Order: sequence, then C-alpha cells, then structure tokens
Amino acid sequence: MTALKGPAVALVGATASGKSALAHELALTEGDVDIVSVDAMCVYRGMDLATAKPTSRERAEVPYHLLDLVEPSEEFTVAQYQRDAQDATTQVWDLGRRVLFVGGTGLYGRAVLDDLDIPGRYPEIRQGLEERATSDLASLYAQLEELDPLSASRMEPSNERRVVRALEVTLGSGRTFSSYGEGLMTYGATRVIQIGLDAPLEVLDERIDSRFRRWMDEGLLDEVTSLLERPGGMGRTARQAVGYRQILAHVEDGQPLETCVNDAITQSRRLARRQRSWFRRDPRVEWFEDPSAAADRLVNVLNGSDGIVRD
RNA sequence: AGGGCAGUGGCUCAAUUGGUAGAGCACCGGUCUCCAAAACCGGUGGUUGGGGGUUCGAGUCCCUCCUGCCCUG
Repeated sequence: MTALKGPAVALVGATASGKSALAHELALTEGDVDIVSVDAMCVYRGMDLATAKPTSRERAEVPYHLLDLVEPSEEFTVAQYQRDAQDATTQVWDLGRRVLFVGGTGLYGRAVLDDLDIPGRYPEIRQGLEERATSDLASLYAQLEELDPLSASRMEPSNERRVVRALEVTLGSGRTFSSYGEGLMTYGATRVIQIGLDAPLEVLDERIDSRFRRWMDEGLLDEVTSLLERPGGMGRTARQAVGYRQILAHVEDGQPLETCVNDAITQSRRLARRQRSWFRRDPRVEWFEDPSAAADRLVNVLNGSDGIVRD
C-alpha cells in the first residue's frame, strides 16, 4: 500500500450538490484529467440509477475510475477502496495525466487522501463480540475502557458498531485500536486540496426530490428487480444504499410503492445532511456555492498555479 | 335524517380511577479509521378541533358547534 505521491485534489460535497456534473465538464475541457470516484455505492455493478453513476456516454468521454468494481452480492470495504484508489491514482499519474477525486463518501476520501492506517479484520473474534453485544453491550464497552480507554473515550457506549470494531481490532491485532491513528479530527500535513461544492438546503432538497422521481421514470424499479435476480442477489452492504433499500421494501416486503419512494427521498435528504456535516468539519475544505468559481479554483490547483508542486 | 366512532406537536400513535401531555418518525445540529448511502448522540416543537360548563384541578366528565369515517334508512 503506497501513499499518494503527488498532491491530491478532491471535489467533495453532498449528494445532488452538482459536483459530478462539474467534475465531468472540467475533465472534458481540460482533456488530461481522470476522475477517481469516491463513492461507496458506485463500486457496485448494476447499481446505476440511484447511485447517480456517470452514464456510459460520460464514461466514454472522460476516464472514470473505481466504478463497478464488485458484484452487489459482495462486501466492499474502506480498506479495499483505499488500495484500489491508490493503485488507480498511480496508474493515471504514470500515464502523465492528472487526477481529480470526486465523491461524497467521507471516510473513503479520508482513507486515501490522508493515507489512514486501517486496521485489519478478525472475523473469529468479531463474531464472538457481536454475539455478546446483542445481550450485553455495556460489558463490551467496559472491556474497551479497560483495554483501550482512549478509543473508548472517543465513542458513544451505545454505538455497537464502533465499540465492537474497536474491540475486534484491539483484541485481534494485539495493538490498541487507538494506536492506529489519532482519530479523524487530526489532519495530516496539508498537501490535500479539497474543494467543497455546496448549495442551499432548499435547492438540494428540490434536486433530490425531482432526481429520484426521474430515476423512477427511468426504470429504477426494474433495475432493483434485476439486481435481485443476479446470482448472489444483493449483499448486506449494497442493499443499504439509499434509494435501493427503500425500493427493496416494496419489491420484497410489498410495501406501497409511493410510500417507499417518499421514504427514499427523505433518506436521501438525511444523507445529504450527514455528508455536509462530515465535510464541514474538515478545515481544509474550501467551500463554494458557485460551480464556476469552484471550477476555476480546481483548475488552478490542477495546474499547480497555486504554488503546489507535484513530485 | 337517525345512530355509532374518532379529532392530541409535520406524520403515526400514547397518557393509571379526572391531577396542568409522552414516544417513534420527520425537522435542526453533532459524532465518525474495514457494513460509512452505515451506525450512534443531542436538540426544537403541542394553550390536546372551536366554544361553554362541572371541578381545587379536565386530553380525560357534561353541553354545543365544526370536521372525518362507519352503520341504518
């Protein structure tokens, strides 16, 4: 696993902020820019509509990376993303082209941009922990406080996911979970330029609403149905995707379609809130509401005309 | 027209024998190192459809009006 060699440039923001369109246009205009997707759901093949994945036409116009990596039945994780993204970036640079990271999955972005040291997995240990967690989460948290008080202090005792993972790593690796990093509030030496594209909530909400209804018109229901007909069906990660999860409730549990559509839109809005919240706290992000201003800044950074020199 | 049931924060609902209203979701904000479009935490919000009455005190009882649903003709 090699860290990025050159300065990284990323365009971040909430879903429906317009970052994808902006990035595509910019890459098209510049001619030597590849786009590396930073998106946890675009890695799944066949999940096209509700992930707002670039169309085949767009992909013919601009080189995109890290889309359609695995089947929806497979598990995909941050560590795998990190490795793939680093490889892809190296390849692009070797071709003498420039890289633009674009996406809204905060953790995936941090993993690559800040080269997070992501601990391994210890399935056997984890299984035992998960069983204990369902009956006595408190004792797990107590154990974490005992073994790794620092990471215990960094999480809510009620957050089973995080408590289990911290213990899994601490027990499995023989190192405390907290020894892998100082947490996400610490940022590496800033060679990472992040441009944030934002829009008023009302605008985002409106786009999310009309966009989802358009996807329905374009056949999202059929897409979900055919995903289920694939060999392995949809795995637990893929089926969490906003838009898919709700439509599945209709297809598999027979809930009224209109209700599911409304739920999907509501959940998309909540996702946008969380994404904003994630990116807003990263002090390195330079925010723009005006897409063309953001584009100008991106071009400057990509050209190295802001003083940053690539290795 | 007659009879019955219901009307509680945006939504769905809760509130022991009458003691001045709670929850989930939504909404606002926050946390985050291998499920992250996940998981978790905090917060705002109601003169209980209107009016009148009984009572020390009514969402809870009585009267009346309004609205919705159901049954009968």
